[in-house]
Amino acid sequence: MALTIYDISKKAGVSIATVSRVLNGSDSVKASTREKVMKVIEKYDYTPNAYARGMGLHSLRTVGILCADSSDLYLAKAVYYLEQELHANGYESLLCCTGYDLADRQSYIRLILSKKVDSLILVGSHYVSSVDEENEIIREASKQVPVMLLNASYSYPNVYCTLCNDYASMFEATSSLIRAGIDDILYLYDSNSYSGTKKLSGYKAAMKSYKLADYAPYVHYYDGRTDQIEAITDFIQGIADRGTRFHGVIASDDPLAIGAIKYAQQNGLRIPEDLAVIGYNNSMLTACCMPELTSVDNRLENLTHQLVQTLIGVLSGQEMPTESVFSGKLIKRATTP
Amino acid sequence: MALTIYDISKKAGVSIATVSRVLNGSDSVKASTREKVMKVIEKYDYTPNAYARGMGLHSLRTVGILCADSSDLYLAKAVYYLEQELHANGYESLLCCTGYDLADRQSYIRLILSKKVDSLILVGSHYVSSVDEENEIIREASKQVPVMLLNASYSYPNVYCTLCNDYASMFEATSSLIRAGIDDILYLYDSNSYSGTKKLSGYKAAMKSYKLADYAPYVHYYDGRTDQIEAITDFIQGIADRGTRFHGVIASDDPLAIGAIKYAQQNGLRIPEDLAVIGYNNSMLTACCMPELTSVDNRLENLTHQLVQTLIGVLSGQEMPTESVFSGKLIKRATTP
DNA sequence: ATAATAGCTGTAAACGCTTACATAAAAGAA
DNA sequence: TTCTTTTATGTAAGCGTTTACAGCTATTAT
Repeated sequence: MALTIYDISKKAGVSIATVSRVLNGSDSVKASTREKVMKVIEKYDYTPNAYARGMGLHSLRTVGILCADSSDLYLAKAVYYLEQELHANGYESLLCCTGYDLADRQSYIRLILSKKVDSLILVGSHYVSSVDEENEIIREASKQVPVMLLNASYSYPNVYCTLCNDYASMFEATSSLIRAGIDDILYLYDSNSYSGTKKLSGYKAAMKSYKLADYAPYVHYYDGRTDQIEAITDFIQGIADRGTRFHGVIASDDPLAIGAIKYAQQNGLRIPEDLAVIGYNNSMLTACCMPELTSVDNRLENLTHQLVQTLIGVLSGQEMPTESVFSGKLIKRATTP
Repeated sequence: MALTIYDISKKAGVSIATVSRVLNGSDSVKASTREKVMKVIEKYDYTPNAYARGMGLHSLRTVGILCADSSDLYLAKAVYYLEQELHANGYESLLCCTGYDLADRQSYIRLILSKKVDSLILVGSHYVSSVDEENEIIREASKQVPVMLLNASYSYPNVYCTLCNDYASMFEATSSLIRAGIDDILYLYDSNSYSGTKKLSGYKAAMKSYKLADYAPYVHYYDGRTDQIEAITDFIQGIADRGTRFHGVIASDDPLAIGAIKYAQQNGLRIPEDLAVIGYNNSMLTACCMPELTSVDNRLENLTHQLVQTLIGVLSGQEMPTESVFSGKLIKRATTP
């Protein structure tokens, strides 16, 4: 059995209150007493029981991070940045990977709320549904702690959003291809999440603004896992085989774009002359393929930094902006003319 | 303030013990009572405080997962599989990303032990040092809970290891290149961890066994982040520029191999004719590059499955093997002859 | 020398739950 | 009917901390 504060107090010849004070850095402990206690603590390598602290303490300086899939390149990076930022600000984080299923996500939110976290960070827009009934869990959570959304927007008390203007980014990406003379642009997406919807709207709006309103045959939803490039390539090959002609591809995530590059190579198409490709998220994959992939950088590092700053502000009682929006940037590489 | 079990008991007209019994699925509650209580619980959306439960309960069916960097493709996937497996077995997981620094890793281990986890899973061999003093933290942890190592081996009571035979895999990978007539093989690695050391030994042994004992100039350590392909390419270019000639590259991780492919393309080298490349981990990157990357699959899914099975066994008091070793497999693709 | 004050330390209640034990109610046996 | 057993529920102690409050000592002021 692990040592308790009683054991330490006995060995140090002081009361448990004094030990607790030493542990919590109270300044009303005599230096010599503090030293004496510290020595015992170190000697026996005592660690206070976090659950007991959780009972006594008001805040454990812990925030819950939920993300659907930690093996997704983009989400993983987001989580990584968040943890770094939080740690740097003296907060611990509890990470749960919920999967994409709605019910699972909800039960995980309950689970992590029960751990007395000071806040909840929902990473990725999968957590905000376009069906508002499904957002009940967010509203509920926001009654207990501030809820931070990364890459999604939801207007509700005690919910703070940090996101990139995906609509504008996708509008710009699409426009850039059209201006380069390409008007048959395949749009590939893999999610109907908040940002997924925004991106699609951006594409549609750009097409319309150039009088290319007949984009319906170009829009395709891929519902497999995005870590299987081959399946994505097959998916695109299928679209081509069914007769759709296209000279540009815009994808809502880099892996889909990589699939397009593979498709081009399989079919002897030159990039970007015969097929221009634009990805999204500017992940490390952009540097793995050949030619290197043009992609939209959506400022993940800025986003996570801002999110944590907002969180710290909220937790310390300051009035903070409920929505912080950044602008993405199209990083041109070799897959576009 | 969140509701407590007292609030619920009052509203349901029963004692807190009954509410607790309902919550914990005890079978000594009358069906009608159970229903009455459940209704109140659902109506008010009550969630028991995890810290209070942690005090009363013996086990929270929670295991701590530590990994150095959740944004590393391989580690992220490992974590993902582990969480799935654990969840499927009725266990929750707490994930902490510790970074690669020794002191940080140790403080995180202490942190997560204080959360009363039933076990500790250390993902990746970074946690086992070749300097045994640095492993004190593992020995210490193993006194409190079973410690599970993924991809590392450490012989100590209450420590269970699940790993791949990286030595043999690397021996085989290296041999396959030598048999194909390539004897100037660059070896790139990015870690001196347990498995990093094993891999390197495998390479060296293979070279020696073919009388190529003068491998020293070929062995290079890269100490940057592996998500920056360009830096890796520069690194390899630097090696070439300093006069080392090579017709093969074997890397301890796929990103390093991708860097080699990039290097070849920059220099107009044909793959695999002028340069053969083998990666490690068989990640999604193998499908992103062109030509597609030959890589060693180290059976991550099998490993994680076995690890969790062993863990479940240990926690239920069974006698389990302290070391489970799998064999990796060289997946031949287009970067090798 | 005595009173007032400041600086430390200890005592005990509270946190929200689980569970051993006690007890009441219901059912079965005589 | 009465006694015994079973079933369902309640009571209260305990889990390991934090912290308000009380109390003791050593100063300082008078």
